[in-house]
Amino acid sequence: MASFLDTLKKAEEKWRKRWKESGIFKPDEDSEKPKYYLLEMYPYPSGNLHMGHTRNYSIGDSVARFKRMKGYDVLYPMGWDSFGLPTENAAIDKQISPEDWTKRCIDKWKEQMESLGLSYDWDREVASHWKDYYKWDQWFFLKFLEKDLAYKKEAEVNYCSECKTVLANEQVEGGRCWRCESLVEKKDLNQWFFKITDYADELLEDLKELEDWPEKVKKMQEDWIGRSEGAEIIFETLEGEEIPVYTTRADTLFGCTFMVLAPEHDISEELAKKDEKIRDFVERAKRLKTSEREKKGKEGIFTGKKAVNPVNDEEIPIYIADFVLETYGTGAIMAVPAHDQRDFEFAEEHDLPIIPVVKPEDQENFEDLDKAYEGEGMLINSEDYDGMNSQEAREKITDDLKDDGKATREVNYRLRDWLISRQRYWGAPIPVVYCDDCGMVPVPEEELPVELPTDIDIDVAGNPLEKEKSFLETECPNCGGKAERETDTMDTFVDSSWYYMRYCSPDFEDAPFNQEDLAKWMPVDQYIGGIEHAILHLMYARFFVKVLNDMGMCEMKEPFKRLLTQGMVLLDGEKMSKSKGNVVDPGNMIEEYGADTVRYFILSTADPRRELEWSDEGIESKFEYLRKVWEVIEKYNETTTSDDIEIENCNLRDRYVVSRTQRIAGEIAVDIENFKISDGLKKMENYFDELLKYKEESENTSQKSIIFNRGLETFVRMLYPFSPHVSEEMWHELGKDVLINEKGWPESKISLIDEKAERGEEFYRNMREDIIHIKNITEKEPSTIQMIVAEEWKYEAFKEIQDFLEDMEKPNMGTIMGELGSDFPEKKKELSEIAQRAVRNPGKILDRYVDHGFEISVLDQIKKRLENEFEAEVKVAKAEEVEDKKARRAEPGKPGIVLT
RNA sequence: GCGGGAGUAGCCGAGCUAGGCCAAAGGCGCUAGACUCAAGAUCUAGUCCUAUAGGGGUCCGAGGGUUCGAAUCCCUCCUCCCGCACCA
Repeated sequence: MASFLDTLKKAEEKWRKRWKESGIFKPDEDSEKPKYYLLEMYPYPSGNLHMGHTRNYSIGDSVARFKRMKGYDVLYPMGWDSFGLPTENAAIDKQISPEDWTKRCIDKWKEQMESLGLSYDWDREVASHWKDYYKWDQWFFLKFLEKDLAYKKEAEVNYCSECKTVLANEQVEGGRCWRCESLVEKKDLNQWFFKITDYADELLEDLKELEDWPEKVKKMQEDWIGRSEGAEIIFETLEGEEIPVYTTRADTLFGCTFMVLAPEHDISEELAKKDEKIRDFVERAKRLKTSEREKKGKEGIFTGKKAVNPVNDEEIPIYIADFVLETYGTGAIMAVPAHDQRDFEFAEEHDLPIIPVVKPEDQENFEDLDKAYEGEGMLINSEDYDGMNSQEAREKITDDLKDDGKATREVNYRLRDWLISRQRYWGAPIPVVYCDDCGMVPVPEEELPVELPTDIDIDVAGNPLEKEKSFLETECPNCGGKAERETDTMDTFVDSSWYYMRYCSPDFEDAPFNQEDLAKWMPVDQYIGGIEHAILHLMYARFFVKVLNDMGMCEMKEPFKRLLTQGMVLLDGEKMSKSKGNVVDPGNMIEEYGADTVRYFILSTADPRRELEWSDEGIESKFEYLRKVWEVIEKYNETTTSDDIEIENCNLRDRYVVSRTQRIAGEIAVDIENFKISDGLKKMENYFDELLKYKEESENTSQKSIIFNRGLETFVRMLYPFSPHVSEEMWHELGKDVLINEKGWPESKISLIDEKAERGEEFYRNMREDIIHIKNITEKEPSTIQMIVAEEWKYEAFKEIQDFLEDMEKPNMGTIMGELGSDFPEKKKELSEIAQRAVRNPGKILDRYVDHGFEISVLDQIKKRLENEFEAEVKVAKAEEVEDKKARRAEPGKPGIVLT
């Protein structure tokens, strides 16, 4: 007998082939369907896929398939972020060329993606390292150069000696390299930058437009851009030099008792030339790695110079200290020890005066600080400004200085320009040459790409390109003389800044993309990727789009409309990674349980946004679950007519199942849209169980098998996005000869939704639960169950109470009783009990469905069901006809129950 | 330090943007029963306290408040996680 695993395996092979033949994964470009661009961050292909990828792609693929079923023209491509350092290292390690290694990895990845049944349109595949691709990296570079958005400058940069290359600020995490985690050093190097700071404001402003991005990511970008408003104030030294400083706290200017320069500041450098002590200090500070610089105390050295505080003409000493950053503001600060903790510490260490000038509003004694007061307040010791509040003073002081030409309002950013040079081989060469006569000359567009030589020895110290004559030596495009190529390659984040646009027209030869195609597909409707790119990739990509927009190359201002940052898959609380050796290989699981099970399992196990602690406990039961579904379909499948369900021939339960079937698809659709996939799957399981119970337990009616089959069909179609192969096989088993994709997502017929039937089912469940409850308390096995419908007058009374409750702002006992008492003069005592409860907890009464006739008919219909379930005789009676205290207690929606 | 998120029954985890059938879905674990020679799987019921009639009590990090009514709204505090961090 064929095992279910065989069924799964065969289905995988069979349907993958059919899908491919049918071309359903390709966008239907000429159709009128609305477009939907779904994208997962293209991966760096190395080693094997791990659970994190499996999860990511299972989510994406489900949405892609779902959207196709919903009638969208879906673009769902995949490609490779294939340039980069690890490849270079792996290639050296394995004695193979990076190109071959990359190819090998990609092939393997593709194979694994195939084995999961992912529905990518492979015709649109792109890879960073392909010539046809990086040609456009270079092309963009030239455009940026033209627009002055690319420039080369000598700067202090982050250098990772482990990776032997410089890093962008964004790639330094807590003073360590984002890739290898080794400490980053500071180095002065001549490097290429992209002027992302020109777009700081736009990047910040437009975050507001990104409504469907996680708040967290937006916040992170906001912080990273770090806009602050303040003033630049010019201090003059006694010698007449002007030193501008940046401050956000002009209100504390009277408390400024000294100035501090960064060690890299021009004046510091100048002084270092003349003074040995200063030279020592500056040199030492610059050598220190960032993180170490932060840890030690506030060291500094007096320059011998003094400056004049522009507000009060006080002479203040100028220091050099390494807690001041060259790269922020002007590289110099006005130090206000009373109101800045760093300045405070420095002042204490160097015995400098501390003058409080801002007093917290609610504090009387405000002298003798033991730490800086960094809040706002009322000004003191500030001459004419005394008594103003901080904000007022800030404006006024700045304005007054402005009038004297000693201050300007300034906006500052934390964001720095994007350092894109890498001293590595495996990347896109930066397309410029250096000519002895002409200097730096860009490579003309028509000569692109500047090809990366592939058959060279890369196992050398430093950048192999520097040693490769065939690459290095070239002609100057300008004068034709001898010239040398730039040997730096581009940061791989340049590649990933625009790949999503290349997918729109991957073979386009005249430009990075065809603008028409771009207009059709962009922006990406749903982007899925890891939170680790919250700043890096997502900021760079946004920057690119803004530049392209300014260049008139695209209409959009933002590339990604909606963003899902999926949680990481952890093992024992740690991120899975090769270096930690804790990677779970999905390949084995696919082997053992089939791709559909693995997909189903990983989706059912947690919300995609959450981290997921990996455990394969439970995969077995998902396998069994799919098997159950399969077996049910095999067992009960029978050909039914395609006629519509004859509702008039349905009993209550039939109608309930019909109604439920109509609703479920809509509910699941909403869950998928909101990425509440695990919730959706749970609901589906529930639905299936109900359906099966209906089939096996309910009494036969003429419509039953049609209803059941419709239910199965609905279920199978809903299962398809998650476990596509087996669903397709089930669908086939149900006698269908079109693909599920063609059939589409089940539509809900509103006319078949039957609230009364749903009420009836609910009623049954309540009755059933109550009976069980009573059974449990009494520990009785009843032979008779009597259900007593409440007296008819109570229904009227309840309705009235409901009306009262709805109309009244505050439920009021008196009013209710007043009105009701006269309507039912005989029943005052009972009424007051009911009314009391109504007032105490209106919710319980308000939601009651009150209908005497309906209740009786429902009870008649569910009688049989209860009899079967409890193996007891069930009697239905009206309270008016029964002598039992239960009869009097019975309420609308809550019949009395007597077990005997 | 700044910012963000979260604290729900033995555990995991919904609900908390629209307060009311919420003692609080679902799963796991555990208990009992059915099935079985038996185990597993499966099915049924139970799993805060209490109660031989569907009830009552206490409860959703802690403490206040708003409300007829709060897991859900407001305030204060505590704890945990994440991001940024000598940015003037």
